[in-house]
Amino acid sequence: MNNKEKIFNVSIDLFSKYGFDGVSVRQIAGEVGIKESSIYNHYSSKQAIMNSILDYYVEEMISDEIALDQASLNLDKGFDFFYKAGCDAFLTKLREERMMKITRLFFIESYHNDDVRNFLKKSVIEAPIEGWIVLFNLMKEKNLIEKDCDVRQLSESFFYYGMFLLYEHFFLNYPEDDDKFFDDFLAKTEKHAKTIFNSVKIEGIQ
Amino acid sequence: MNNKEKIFNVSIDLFSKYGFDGVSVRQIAGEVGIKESSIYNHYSSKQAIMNSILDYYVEEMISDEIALDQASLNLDKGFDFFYKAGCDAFLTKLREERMMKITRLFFIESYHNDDVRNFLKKSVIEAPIEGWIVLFNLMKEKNLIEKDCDVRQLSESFFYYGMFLLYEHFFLNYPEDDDKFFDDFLAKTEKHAKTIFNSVKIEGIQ
DNA sequence: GTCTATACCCAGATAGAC
DNA sequence: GTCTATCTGGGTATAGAC
Repeated sequence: MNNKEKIFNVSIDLFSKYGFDGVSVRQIAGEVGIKESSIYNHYSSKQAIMNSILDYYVEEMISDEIALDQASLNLDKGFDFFYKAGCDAFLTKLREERMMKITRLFFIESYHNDDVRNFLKKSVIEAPIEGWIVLFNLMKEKNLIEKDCDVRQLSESFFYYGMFLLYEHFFLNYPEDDDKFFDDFLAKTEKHAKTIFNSVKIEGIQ
Repeated sequence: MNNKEKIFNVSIDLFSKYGFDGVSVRQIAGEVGIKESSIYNHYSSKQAIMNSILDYYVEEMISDEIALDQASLNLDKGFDFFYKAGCDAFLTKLREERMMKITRLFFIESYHNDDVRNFLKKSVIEAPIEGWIVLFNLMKEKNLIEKDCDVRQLSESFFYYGMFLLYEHFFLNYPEDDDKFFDDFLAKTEKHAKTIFNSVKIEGIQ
């Protein structure tokens, strides 16, 4: 691993622990094992390191956005199967150690970084909600759930629960028991999904 | 208002906008209209200002913790009434402008301030969940909901939705449309509560 | 209680030798 | 590409006159 890669990795480590403002260029250089002036041979500024991390994360995450669309093809196989298919690609990607660290970094920086905040709002919250709305509408058409239920409310009731689990883990409990968290996450959101589904399903189905 | 009070208020303003590290003593003094050295006649350090804000918030919030217990007395009057009674004291307090600002400050600082994080985990998340568990158990005893449902899962399914709405508003959207947020919050969480309740209620009740 | 002046520290970043 | 040396600016906090 060359020094540029080392700088990148060490920065992810430190930024995700202490936030961007909580880490100095000296500190990064120290962890890499070079002097701080040498950093500037690889990145033009501290902010440039941060931007490369954010770009990396967005690129990795966006490539998974289509996963949910594909999941809709599996709707006939039952809600459980469909739910797992929808989450699998996302969770597999999120579970990578590097992605977990940057996820925490995103939560930390979102309050004062416009790019981060807009990515979270648009790609992490709004886009999935829209995806779930499409799917709940499909379920309506197939007579799996009641005709008169509010699909947006339903999508939010379903999705925000998982979002809070993520916030709680990455912001308040990190990095306690990462593996346990992901196992619990799947179990908990599945139970939650059933609770939500129960409230609107048409009797006799499933 | 004397200068000590001005320092207190200005600090709440600035800290809640930019975070503790994002604000300098100079900036606070500038807004108050004095020199930074004069700050130290009122507070021994920048951290001391922060601590007084955090103490103020905790004191204000803790005094409302008993509200939920009292709500249980109203359970016979129906879920809607009971839900509103449980939320009213909390929302009224939270809706004060000063409390809204400090709430955002708590969200911002929780990732690297142990006191703030522990308060959020214990008093804002765990304690209410325990309260809802007690209430769902009461509903079981009164045959309002199914005997075999998981009350903790039910409490989390119910409560985390609202917590995410709070996070979303105070962290990602703040201070957009504070009034609209609180109106929406009540409407949304009420619908969500009905969704959750629907999934476990015993038919013929309510 | 507020001021001016200043001490002291650490931050990000640059220049130029090797 | 890395180093030493240094610049510049900002931060928190203190001393002492008024």
